[in-house]
Amino acid sequence: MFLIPLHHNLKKMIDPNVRVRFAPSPTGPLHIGGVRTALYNYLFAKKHGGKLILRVEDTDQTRFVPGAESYIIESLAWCGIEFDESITVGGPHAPYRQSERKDLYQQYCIQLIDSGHAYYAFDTPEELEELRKNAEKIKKTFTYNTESRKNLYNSLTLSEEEVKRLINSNVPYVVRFLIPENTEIAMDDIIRGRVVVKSETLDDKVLFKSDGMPTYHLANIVDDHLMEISHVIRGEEWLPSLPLHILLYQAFGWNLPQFAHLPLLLKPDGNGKLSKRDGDRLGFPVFPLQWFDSKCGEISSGYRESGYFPDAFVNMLALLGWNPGTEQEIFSIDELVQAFSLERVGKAGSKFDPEKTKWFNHQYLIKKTDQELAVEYQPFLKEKGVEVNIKLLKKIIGLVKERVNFVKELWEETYFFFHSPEAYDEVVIKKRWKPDSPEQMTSLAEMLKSVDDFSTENIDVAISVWLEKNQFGMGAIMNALRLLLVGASKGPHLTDIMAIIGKEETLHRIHKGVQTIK
RNA sequence: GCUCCCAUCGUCUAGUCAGGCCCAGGACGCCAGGUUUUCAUCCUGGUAACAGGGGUUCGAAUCCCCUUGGGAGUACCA
Repeated sequence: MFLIPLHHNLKKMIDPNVRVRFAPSPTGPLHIGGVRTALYNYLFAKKHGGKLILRVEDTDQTRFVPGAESYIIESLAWCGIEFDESITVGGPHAPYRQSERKDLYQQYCIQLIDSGHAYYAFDTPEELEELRKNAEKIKKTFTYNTESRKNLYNSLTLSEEEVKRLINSNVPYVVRFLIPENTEIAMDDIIRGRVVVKSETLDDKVLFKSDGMPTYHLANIVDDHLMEISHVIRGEEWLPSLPLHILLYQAFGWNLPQFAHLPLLLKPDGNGKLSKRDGDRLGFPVFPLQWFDSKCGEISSGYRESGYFPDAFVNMLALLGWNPGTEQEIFSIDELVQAFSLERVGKAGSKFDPEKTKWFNHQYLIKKTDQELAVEYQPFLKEKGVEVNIKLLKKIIGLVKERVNFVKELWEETYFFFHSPEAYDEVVIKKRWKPDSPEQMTSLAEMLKSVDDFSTENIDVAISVWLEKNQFGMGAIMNALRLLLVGASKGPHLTDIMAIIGKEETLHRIHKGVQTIK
């Protein structure tokens, strides 16, 4: 019996110890790059039967934006990304908001000071700013590092008594990490392989701010450890701080999680990271949901409001930086879960392509049933003051859905089913409306009157008999007739339209058109 | 400037780890033809890339080095 391989594979894939987190900062709306990071975390967790945690990193009180937190949750929910542990559903490691875990970080900070891995620094922001400016003047960058810390105002240079005195007299201070001298830090990244840096190139980052809050670096490591995070999957912008993070884990004596730094999403034209501006400039949404900035009153468009289907949006995002290695492009979220692996995430940044995003939406739209589309289309029709029964609407949609990318575009392809043309396209008149057209059309109307069962098939037969009898060309007649019925040179099969709008309306449109077009 | 990361069609990418099956495959876009009473869909075809230079090798898109280009980071932001 050869049962072992299958069983073995299954066992290897399913790992309940997999715990990943998405850790946004509530400083504004989440842009599609952030959504993709969340998505990859989700896919990875699901694939391995592990857990996905949402942790809000709100340690910078000055940048807090009201509504950002709920925006993030709503956006991801729209994408179908659900969390096993979060600020809303709770979990064994609650609270999941760092501002609510404030007291926790202090003890870890003290632990680092006591073990000699961190120190107090009393330099004011103004003093440091001054040093940076001076360094800039001679084309250098000031860094608080192994060299400069020897000449600055900190517990390394000050006497123990002086440090105590300063702290007791409430002089503001920060805690900085003491970067070790002359060591190399080796980092293993699932996507990038091994990266080695020298400790001299690092600076003594602030771990604890003078306002009593930890910085990202401290809070992040402490929480990832406490929350038993197994894999840290985040954007490439964090790669430069990875050595610091590794050093932090080592200073605490904790086991390292595995790291995977995702490539960035780049703007469609030119170079650089995708930003809100690009969306405004090139006319595509950068955010999953519409966002209203109460500060400046600006509205940024969202994929949801623009008419994208969440599954199409997710599908597009998944393929931006990851690929399955096969030629399959259309994936349901469950298929993505099955196919996903961090090993197949590329290293280079991806330029975002708004055109292909539309194509994805089109693929999902044509896959939907007429029933589903009819339900989604109804609100648009209501807005136009059109009432139509669902059975007929399904039929109409079936005729035109291949032509559109979005539900909202259905109107341009279907309005003529609901009312007679308000105008006739001048270009088409010039091309299709001949001197004998009025007479021909009137004669055609007369003939159509006698078609009792006004079905597509019957009309087709009646017209071809009539054309034969009068020796009229199919092209000339049908194009002129389309002009009268639709008002333009577009739309599905003409007799399908006629059957749907009915005999009376067809005759009405012919007579009205003949009178209107001169 | 410094540190780190990256480099295949215009774009997303396969192929790179285990060099020959690749004068490089797919998709989006674009162009042309076909189907069609219109427009669109659809079908067929086409367009178009291994950044450059050195090595290593019988053989390199694939390995190594350099150059160039791009990106990120360089805050008491995350």
